[in-house]
Amino acid sequence: MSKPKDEQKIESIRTACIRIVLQTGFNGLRMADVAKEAGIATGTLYIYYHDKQSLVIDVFQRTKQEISEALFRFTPAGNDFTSVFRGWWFNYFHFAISNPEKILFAEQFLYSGLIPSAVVEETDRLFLPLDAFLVNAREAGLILRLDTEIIKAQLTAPVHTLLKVKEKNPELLDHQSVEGIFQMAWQSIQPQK
Amino acid sequence: MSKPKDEQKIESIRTACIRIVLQTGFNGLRMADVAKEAGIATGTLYIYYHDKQSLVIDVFQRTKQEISEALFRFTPAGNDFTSVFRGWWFNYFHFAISNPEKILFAEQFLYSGLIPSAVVEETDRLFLPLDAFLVNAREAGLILRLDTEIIKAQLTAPVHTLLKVKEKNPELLDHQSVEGIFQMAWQSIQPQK
Amino acid sequence: MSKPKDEQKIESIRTACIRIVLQTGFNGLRMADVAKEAGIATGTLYIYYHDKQSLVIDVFQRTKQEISEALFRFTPAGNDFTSVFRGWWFNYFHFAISNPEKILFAEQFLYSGLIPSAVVEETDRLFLPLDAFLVNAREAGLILRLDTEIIKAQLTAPVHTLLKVKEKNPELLDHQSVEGIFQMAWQSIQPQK
Amino acid sequence: MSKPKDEQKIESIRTACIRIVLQTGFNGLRMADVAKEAGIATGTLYIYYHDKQSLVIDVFQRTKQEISEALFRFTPAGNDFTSVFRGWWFNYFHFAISNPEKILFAEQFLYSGLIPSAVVEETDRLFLPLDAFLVNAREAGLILRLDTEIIKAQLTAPVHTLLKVKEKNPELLDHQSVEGIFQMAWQSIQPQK
DNA sequence: TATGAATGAGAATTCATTCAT
DNA sequence: CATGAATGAATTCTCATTCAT
Repeated sequence: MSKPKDEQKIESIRTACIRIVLQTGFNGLRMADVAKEAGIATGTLYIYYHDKQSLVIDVFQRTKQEISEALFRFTPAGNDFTSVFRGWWFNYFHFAISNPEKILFAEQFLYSGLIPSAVVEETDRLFLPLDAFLVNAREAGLILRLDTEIIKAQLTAPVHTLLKVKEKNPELLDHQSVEGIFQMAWQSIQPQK
Repeated sequence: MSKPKDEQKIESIRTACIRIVLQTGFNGLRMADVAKEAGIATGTLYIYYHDKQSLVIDVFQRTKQEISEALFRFTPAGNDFTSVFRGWWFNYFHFAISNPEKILFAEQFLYSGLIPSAVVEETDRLFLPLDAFLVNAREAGLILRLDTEIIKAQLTAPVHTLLKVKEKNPELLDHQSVEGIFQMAWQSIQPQK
Repeated sequence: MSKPKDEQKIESIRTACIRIVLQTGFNGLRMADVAKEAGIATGTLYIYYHDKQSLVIDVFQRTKQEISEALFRFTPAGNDFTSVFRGWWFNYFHFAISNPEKILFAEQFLYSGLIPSAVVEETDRLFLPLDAFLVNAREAGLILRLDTEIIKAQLTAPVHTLLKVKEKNPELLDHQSVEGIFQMAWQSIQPQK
Repeated sequence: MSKPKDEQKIESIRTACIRIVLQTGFNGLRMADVAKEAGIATGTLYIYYHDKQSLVIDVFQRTKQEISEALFRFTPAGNDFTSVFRGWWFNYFHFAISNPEKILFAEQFLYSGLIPSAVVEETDRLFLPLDAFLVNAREAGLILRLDTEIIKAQLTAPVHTLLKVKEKNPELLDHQSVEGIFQMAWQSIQPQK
């Protein structure tokens, strides 16, 4: 009886991959470095992933999965729009602040040329509950009458950009600022009276 | 008044560089391909750029320059906040829609590991008039009391993301939607009563 | 009287080795594949063979042994040259047709760089009875006065080549053809009147 | 104006490839060694050949081409079967003796798994004149009534095998022996009276 | 013995950069 | 200046062999 393929090892590979991209930029992602960072031999990497692209795709998918789970993890008891919106927004924001490397990894590799569009479409489906939520709100006249994609862009993009800004200026996001950022998200989609 | 021959050639190199990144992702940016796309020999590229990084940095800087020029190009006659805000926002939006590849190039290569932070800081200075404008508005109580970086992120990020969305769904941004997107930007930064 | 367990396992390794070479060419002979085809683990292979070369050499020797045994297995009662020649030729031919992979394996790996010449010389000795037989016939004026090696090449080479041809055109070797092929072998070595 | 891709360089690559296979067996064919032997850098090899397989295929095809040209190069004046047969056979034999590495390369790589069967079929067509020649002779009752493939195997295979034998025993093929070998080829295909 | 995941030396391939023309 | 073939260091990937279980 021999050692089984190790899920924990895969996880350390994923972590190593993300960490290296964060440190060196996507241009610096070398299989040998990933292996070293994960504490395994180069060849071992190829037991778990057929090639570099498979690795990147898997990390991309997993990360999207995590993001989506984080977004929906906690839904407030009251099912009114305001509560759920606030709950989900903070879910997302806190995940982003706590795991900036994951958010940035997913954003960056979207345009690496390594992620086939089929994979992108597949991972997009993870966020369908959010689409449904926004469509309902729109029909109910609770938010502006705009395409869901536009609304989603409006709500998520500033968060991603702030992660980048935060690197330069880490004290930027104090408690008061975060409330302000939420306030902007909330105000932005209000319907006109 | 036409550009000198060399400047034309450099321009075609820049264009080729951007086009290739747009088509193949940053992973597919090969010096040989840039040369071919620009209609010159590989060696010729090295007459104009010392190495790959110089090329990318130059294109990055130039692009940022263009974006900044576009943003400030047209300033409405009336100097009131609302008019200028609206004017600049549409300047920016129209440039982005007309030159998505430039916006995306600048965004993506920010994290390539090829752009030194000194260069990033330098190009950021191109947008100082915007910072001043926002600081003034904030002091005058016209917008939310938040750090300028946060406000800028709020205003620009959704536009960038919409460019990506537009690739998949080109009809998305009709006239009415654009007004809606502006509306969101405007609403988002309003101070609380 | 069945083989001991280990010998059975070794035999399945040999078979696997030959089968893989036949299917994928010598370029495709991987230790891991041999193990899988033999139904054992990669590591187990190394209990029976010290390294890849040992395996190939063993299979080579065994195969040569089998070929030689097949050649001499049945010797006609009458000891006249014609009968023995015919008998041995058909022994050889039938073995070749029934076990093309073994003949081809032995031929191909002769030039792999994996079989030391000492091994080749050793296996050549398995065919000494044939040499003696041909020398006798030559001295008796029953066949052409040529070096034994030349005669052997003349007699065996066409058979090997026909195995390759047969792959493309399996119906080629009907009963009548086989008689014709024997006829050619026989005619070719007749002394001149 | 720059250096043009060099046909002479390609030829030196082909020669290097064949020489290395002859010296080290097909198992020892390394791209780096081919480059070194050809007097160029490894990368240069990839300007001329996309990958290792392309190289092997090209050398295979070229070699088959050469063999076929050698076979038909000199056709005796008298068009009678005997003269042409003798002429072509010696054409072939002399080429084989002078270029054993080419004959052996072509034979060995046939079963490397690197030559697609389409390529094999294509190169086989180079020998169609020989097929036609043999079919004519057969219809005219000049040779045994056997499939052309069988006759060709009978005629060529012993020559190939003798090349291998000659390596061990270089003096084997003196003038008299060669006449004897031809004699065997000739006798072998004679029709029965 | 048996297992098959792990290893890492080594082979194939890429591509930024150079240089002879 | 312009060319594009040539270079070779750097990188990806393979696979014979080892070893912990």
